[in-house]
Amino acid sequence: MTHAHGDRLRRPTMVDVAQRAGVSLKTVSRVINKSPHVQQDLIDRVLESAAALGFRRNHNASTLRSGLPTATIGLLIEEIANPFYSTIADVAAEVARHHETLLITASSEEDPAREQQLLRDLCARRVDGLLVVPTGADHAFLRPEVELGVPVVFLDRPATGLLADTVLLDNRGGARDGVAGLVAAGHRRIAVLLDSLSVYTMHERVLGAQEALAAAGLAWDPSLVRQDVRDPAAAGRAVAELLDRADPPTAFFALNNRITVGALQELWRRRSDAGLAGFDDFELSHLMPRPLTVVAYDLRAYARTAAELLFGRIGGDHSAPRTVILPTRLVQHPSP
Amino acid sequence: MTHAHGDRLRRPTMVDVAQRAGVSLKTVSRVINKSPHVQQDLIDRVLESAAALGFRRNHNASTLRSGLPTATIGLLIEEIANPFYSTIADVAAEVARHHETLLITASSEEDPAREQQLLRDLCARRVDGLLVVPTGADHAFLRPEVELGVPVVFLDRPATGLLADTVLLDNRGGARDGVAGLVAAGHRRIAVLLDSLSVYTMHERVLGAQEALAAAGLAWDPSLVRQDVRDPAAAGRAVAELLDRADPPTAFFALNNRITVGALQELWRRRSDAGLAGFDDFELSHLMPRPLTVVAYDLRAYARTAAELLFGRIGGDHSAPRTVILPTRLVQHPSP
DNA sequence: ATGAAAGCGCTAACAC
DNA sequence: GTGTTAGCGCTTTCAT
Repeated sequence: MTHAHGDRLRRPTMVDVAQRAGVSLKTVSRVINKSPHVQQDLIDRVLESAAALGFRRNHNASTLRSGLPTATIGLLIEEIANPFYSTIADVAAEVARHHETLLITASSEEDPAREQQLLRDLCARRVDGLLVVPTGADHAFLRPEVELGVPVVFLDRPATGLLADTVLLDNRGGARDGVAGLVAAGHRRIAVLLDSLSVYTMHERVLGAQEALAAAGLAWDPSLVRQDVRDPAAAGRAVAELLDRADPPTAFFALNNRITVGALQELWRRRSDAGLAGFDDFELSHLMPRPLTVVAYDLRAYARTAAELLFGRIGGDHSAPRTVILPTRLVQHPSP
Repeated sequence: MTHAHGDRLRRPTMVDVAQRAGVSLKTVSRVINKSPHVQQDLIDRVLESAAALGFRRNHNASTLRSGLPTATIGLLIEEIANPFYSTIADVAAEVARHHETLLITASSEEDPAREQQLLRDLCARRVDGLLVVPTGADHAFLRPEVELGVPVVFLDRPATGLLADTVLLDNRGGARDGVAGLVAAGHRRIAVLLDSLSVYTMHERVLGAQEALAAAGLAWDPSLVRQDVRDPAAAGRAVAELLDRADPPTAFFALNNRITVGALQELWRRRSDAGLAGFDDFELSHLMPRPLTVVAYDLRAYARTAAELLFGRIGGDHSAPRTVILPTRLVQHPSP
């Protein structure tokens, strides 16, 4: 009864493989790492032994000793279930794969404390670089890592308290175009629905909307602005409230696609012919049962820019930090 | 000129922290790991030193020596940009977080060779467990890992060549219900659109559709079955071809939501009143411009079942492998 | 309560 | 070509 049920066998190491093959540890290392100048005879014996024992090289031990990159990068986003972020993750994984690198994906859920903890956890695992969609919090705690040579690229929002590569959208220009489109369609009372001004992108988009109104000689009416619209249901409620006023708006500008979808649902439910434009395109937007204008952009190119910037840094590019701004374009969807 | 520009400083280690604090390496280890019985005085000195140097404990070295779990699991899916998989990733990360574990997400792109490589890479990083949506290929190569105690849970499709926990949908029952619904609505010529029979879920769903037709006394007409419908555009073309026949079908059953969306677009474009039912719900399905029936299920609960099964195993549950089948339900969406 | 020494699995540096 | 030794950064074991 030497191997009772439940025995947890120790994982075979290079020493085990070497003993079984009758060679030295170093020869096993050479074979496993495909280094040249090893006799074919020994190669065969080592590979046979490794296969028989089910040997798998311990990548963590390997990088610990060699000091080579861990071939792992960290991606910090808000929540992976959101198509915006899952597309970013997809592109990041795709670029990472071209560099034979795996991706640890972590979601901050918009919580700065959680974000900081996750970034520390990623650094503790000695990732080769970080791709971060930051919360609004301070990122100065990352400075030691950056100074020690861990590249960090920020995407979609700038970092605070840290100078690093940043890839952003033309939020202001896109919002300006969206509102200008509504104005061109004859609207004078345009409601604006947003999540929170404390989110960088929202703040920029509000500025763009204000610019467009000002350019048209229209006043910014705070009573037509609804904040804290955090999901489609809230957007629907906001639209309902605004339309039920004595002086309702004739058009709505939604500052992200979740708000757009919720607003659209409520407008359609009422068969309202109010104008609607929204920031971000979304799947099936061209199938919506009523006209809709969206501020669109190439999300995959956006994410690819950031990921390739990161691998450029990992590859040794030590030039000054860059900020890249991606353009947007207005897409009009008529009724289907 | 001791620190010329471009100097890559060595990362501080516990030894560096110890020297600066005037204590031993072991004391630093105790403080960093919050072990008891250390004088407050020394704790303060160590923490000050660690902060000043920007020390970050090397998690890889730590788990190497201690043999403790790496607090990292691997998720292998097909492609993270697909909402089905990104929802799974979200739930997996959520469950992992409750176990203070990070998630490495890798996409096989439905390529068995790539899947095998990725699973090996994950094992090389000594993940504590694997959550796998397998391709059709053989998974016997994972046997050494499983025997060495690395838990593996398969989701959505069973593994071949390996006995392990598996979480599946009631694909057959769901497809049966979907087709039965079309039959109940009076349809006798029902086209079936699918990706590939080599995918487990597709195969099961075809069997369910056949069962429903047989139960209604209807023959299975191979000329109404379209395979290799891999994306919405292909689905649209398949629908167009079938409708342009001399004896067109009066209804369509789409075996996944991408096919459903493509079929719906083409039906709507033609203002066809053909029946449409599809496997999988999708976002905004209730906003589509024409009636639609979907075979729905609780995707988050599905993924949670698998993730919790995995952490049960990681936590020491060595009972016999289980197979769990999640039910589906039929949801009818009238015109909006 | 603190520290010295050994060693996790692997690779670098140097023999032979 | 192959083996021996030391050591990556950390934790364990065992002194004191």
